[in-house]
Amino acid sequence: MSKPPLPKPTESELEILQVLWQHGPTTVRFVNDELNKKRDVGYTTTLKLLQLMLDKGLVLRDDDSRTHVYRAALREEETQGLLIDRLLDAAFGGSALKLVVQALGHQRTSQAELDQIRDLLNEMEEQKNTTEKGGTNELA
Amino acid sequence: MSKPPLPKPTESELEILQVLWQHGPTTVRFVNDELNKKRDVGYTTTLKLLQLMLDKGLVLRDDDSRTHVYRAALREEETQGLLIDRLLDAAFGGSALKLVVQALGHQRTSQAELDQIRDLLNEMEEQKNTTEKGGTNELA
DNA sequence: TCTACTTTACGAAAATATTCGTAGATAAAG
DNA sequence: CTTTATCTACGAATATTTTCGTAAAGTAGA
Repeated sequence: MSKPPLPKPTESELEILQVLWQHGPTTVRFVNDELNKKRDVGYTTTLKLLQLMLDKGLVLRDDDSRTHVYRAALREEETQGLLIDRLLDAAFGGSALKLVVQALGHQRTSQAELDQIRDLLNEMEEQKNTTEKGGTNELA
Repeated sequence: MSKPPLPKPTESELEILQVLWQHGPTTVRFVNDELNKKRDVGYTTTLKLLQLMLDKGLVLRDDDSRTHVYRAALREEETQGLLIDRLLDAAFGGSALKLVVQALGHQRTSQAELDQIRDLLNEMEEQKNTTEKGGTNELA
């Protein structure tokens, strides 16, 4: 059952992961260029970060060619789930409700987004009902 | 209008803030005892943290009596708002929707909580409709 | 008072996270 | 082939966060 807990990404590592998620597998150069759109980062800094992340298992890499290609080890949703758990525990006393209220109340949320959330709520209640009654269910 | 941005609390500082929010103004001793319900922390560690937080302006203290009494400088919701913003930017590419979806999907959320969220959605739409004059927003 | 206990202040070690310089290898350009 | 550019590896300096030991002073009880 080898499952080394997979350490939590730091702030800087998250920046990089976002680039990898959005763009897909890519090079140090590309990641560094992306980071530099927001702030100044040296090339070797980004390289080092990616190497550390490789050690931690946060990213994987293809080093067939001289210019290595990195990709995120976890899918965006998994990592986000971890972070939510962390924040929930760290600052919201475990209450998802409080978190949602803050997220919605604090940000400008469009009508379209509100609708999507409403749909999600419906789905979740549907889910609850069907599973409670013992039916096998499928996700859309 | 001097408003020194008020630095973001670290992980450890958040632990302490939670105690202060939940219990109200209290002593180092009490905070430390609370922390020790979850993990081992030395008394002077907690003391030092609170002193640093005082410097940062994260907490205030009453040192009339020898045993000082600390209290959170910001209300729980304000700090949570800051953290949400931070996480939103750091890991969700700014999408409150994604965050909410993750929070709801990943946690066990009770029916009562779902109802509350639905109410919140209704309120928000109500708000939107009354503040905006024409129906300028795209509908579902 | 004398002693044991509690508290604060302070300094600094230990642990983590971030940054970058330098060297050596490979590739590309001329 | 020679020069220039790019890339990786590695070590180490900085910065930040977390931890705790020690000293000094107040407090309470024997």
